[in-house]
Amino acid sequence: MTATSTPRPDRSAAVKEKIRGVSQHLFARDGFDATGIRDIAAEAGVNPAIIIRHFGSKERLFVETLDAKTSWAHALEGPLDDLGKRLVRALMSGQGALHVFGATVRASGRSDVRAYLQASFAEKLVAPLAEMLDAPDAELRAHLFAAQVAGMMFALSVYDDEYLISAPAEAIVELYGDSLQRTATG
Amino acid sequence: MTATSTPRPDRSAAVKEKIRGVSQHLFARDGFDATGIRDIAAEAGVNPAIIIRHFGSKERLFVETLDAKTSWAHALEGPLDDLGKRLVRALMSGQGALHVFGATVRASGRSDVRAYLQASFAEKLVAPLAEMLDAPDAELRAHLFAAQVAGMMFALSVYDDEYLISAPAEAIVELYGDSLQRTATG
DNA sequence: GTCTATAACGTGATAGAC
DNA sequence: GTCTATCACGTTATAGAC
Repeated sequence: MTATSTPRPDRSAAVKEKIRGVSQHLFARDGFDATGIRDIAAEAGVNPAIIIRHFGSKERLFVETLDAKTSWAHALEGPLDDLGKRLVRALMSGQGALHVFGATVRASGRSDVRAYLQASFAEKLVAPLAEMLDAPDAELRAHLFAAQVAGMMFALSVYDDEYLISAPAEAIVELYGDSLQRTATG
Repeated sequence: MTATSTPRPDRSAAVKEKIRGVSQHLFARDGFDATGIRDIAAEAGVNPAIIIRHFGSKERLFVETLDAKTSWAHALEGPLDDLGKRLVRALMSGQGALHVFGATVRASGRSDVRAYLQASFAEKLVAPLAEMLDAPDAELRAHLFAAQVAGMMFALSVYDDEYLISAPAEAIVELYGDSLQRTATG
């Protein structure tokens, strides 16, 4: 053990960060399948093998990279009787989150990705939702609410419903938000 | 032009049918990614190459195989004011369709599969729905309705919401069906 | 001439040697 | 950390069987 060792500068940290950045860009732009380990490596200026070494697998890199982008926290806080429309509005405005969701779903054939999707919904949406509702069937309503939210995201970013994508956002907020509200509170 | 030509009996029809049957089974059971062309070929007792020759690609085989399983026709017909609950009920009872939907979504990284998903929703669900609603915003409501239906399917078969899967179906029909109804008819 | 089988090609992720 | 090997995949090229 060298007493004069540097204070652990973690010289691989910079490389990992670089890889993360490139992955985030490429995965979001081209999706999981179309983005190869070699593409990421080339763009980051590193060897393909070290990506696996650092992150374990392409799957885990994908999950780690795209996580922590979607936060419902902001949309959830506010008056309960406006929850439905507020959430739809947040959903329609934040394109970034939608894009990430789409990429994740399209990669959901991989088990790790699907597991992440599951955990993400449960922890980030259903759990806080169940907490803020106080009806006896709060838990059930929270799950149904999440499903309904997922439906809109699915339409917009997975099967790409052109009609909804180009429809006036306010009309969607009005109708879907209203229906969503009914799911949350009788 | 030979007047006595046979009506193209397609000598390989039996083989194609065999491949279709095996594919249907394996794709539904193990999903798109985990099912290899070689697996299908082995199970069907044919050569891997002829699968590609007959169906063009694994993707097209997948789509052709799993199509025509989901038909909303039966659930759609009936009184309009009961549409929501009727559809949820149909959805919860027919496990087959859900399974197929899940497999399709998990393969939606492939462009052909995603295109099929898009067309499938548009033609089989949205279009007939828009026809039977007669409000001025019927078109919009039909699209929102489809999105909401997709959400429930997504929860049950893609991110596998255990709570919803094991919840009493009647409770779900009641709440989600009610909300769905509101989406369809003010 | 149409259908089928053999063998290869290109590319993907990943594991192991240096 | 880097390079190279390996293995599985979908797909194609080629040639044989009916």
